[in-house]
Amino acid sequence: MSQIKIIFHVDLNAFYASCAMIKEPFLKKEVFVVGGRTGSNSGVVSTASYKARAKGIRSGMSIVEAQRLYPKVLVVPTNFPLYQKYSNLFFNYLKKYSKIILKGSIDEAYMDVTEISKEIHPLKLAKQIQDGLLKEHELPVSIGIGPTLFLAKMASDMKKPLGITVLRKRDVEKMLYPLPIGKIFGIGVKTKKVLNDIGIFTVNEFVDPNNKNKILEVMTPNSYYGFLDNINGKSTDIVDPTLYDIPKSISNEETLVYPIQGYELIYDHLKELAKTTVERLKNEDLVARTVSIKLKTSNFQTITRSRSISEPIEDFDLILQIANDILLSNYEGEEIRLVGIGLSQLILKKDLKNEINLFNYNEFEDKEYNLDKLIKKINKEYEKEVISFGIKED
DNA sequence: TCTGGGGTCCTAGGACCC
DNA sequence: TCTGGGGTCCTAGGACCC
Repeated sequence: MSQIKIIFHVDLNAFYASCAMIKEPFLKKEVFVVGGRTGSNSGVVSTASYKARAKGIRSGMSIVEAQRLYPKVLVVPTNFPLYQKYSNLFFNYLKKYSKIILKGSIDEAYMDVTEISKEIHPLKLAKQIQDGLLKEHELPVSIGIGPTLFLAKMASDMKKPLGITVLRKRDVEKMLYPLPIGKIFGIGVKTKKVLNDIGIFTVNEFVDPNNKNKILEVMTPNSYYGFLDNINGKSTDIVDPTLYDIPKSISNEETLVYPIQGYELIYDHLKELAKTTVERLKNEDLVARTVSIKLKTSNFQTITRSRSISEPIEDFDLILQIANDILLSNYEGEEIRLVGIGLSQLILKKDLKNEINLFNYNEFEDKEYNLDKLIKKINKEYEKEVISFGIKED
């Protein structure tokens, strides 16, 4: 019988708004939201400050709607480098208590505190972490404590801001079952509607064995049994710190101030977006094997097209060329409101070195070899391939 | 209500190989 | 002429989350 784990889910409260107030303290007295779009009065609320929430403003809401609810609301533009900075401070702070940390997103962390809990009571530890983050970094957090990642996550959501909530297996019936089904992490608007349509409104109704067959008609068995296990504290996920070491994808997209039409205009935006995307790829010492482009038409139809190549690449010109190839063979003259580019199948450059080593170790006999040079060479070789491929294709 | 930008994961079909 | 089963990879789309 394995030991019961103690997992913390630490969630930064209204994170973007907290960062904005650290940078501009006058905002503490204001009703404000973070979000919107530069160059236009549109866009959506990314994060509503608590004062804005008191006026009924919520994230995801359009700016127009927020202004209707409270005309004097301030709209603060997003500042991702700032969030990244405080996110790093946050994760480094947590690492003082446990090295077993999983990044849930930029503003949430899972921690396995089973070991340290033998020395300090988990509630005391949670309070210490919460107080420390607030005093040292002005960052308010809510902490959920549970035996699994899922239950800890559900717990942290129950009291905000500055909550500490325990959700043990034996509390599930009392604390989770009465909730509306849409509160379950992983059940969004679509699934909620599908379930509501067959008469499932609460968690209690979802877990009722009498409803099993009904639910399996609208949900895959994988999903259904996965949710059941999660709800009942039977999920086996672990806090695996290596899981998010390497991102799965890097992308950049832009909703245009005015919709555009025509290949050349789209290409120009694609090129600009590719610059920052490739910059981030290089900053993280990664190479990519798949290039994707994304277009959204004026009537909100999203088109994604991708192409994978055999050798991972990082070269800007080459990535842009592939993106352009994809654009040329897929764009049919629609009016476009969003252009995006993405890189995936990412590999750390140093792992790539090992991979090549297996096959081309002669290249590395000279200890002075230069990886950048080698990758340039591979890119060059691929370039030839693209050209011949292009001719073959049409 | 007129709908951002960054991600992750899942599904499903088809190609291809053994 | 009819045609298995398993596995992996690629592609497209969609749901979801913050």
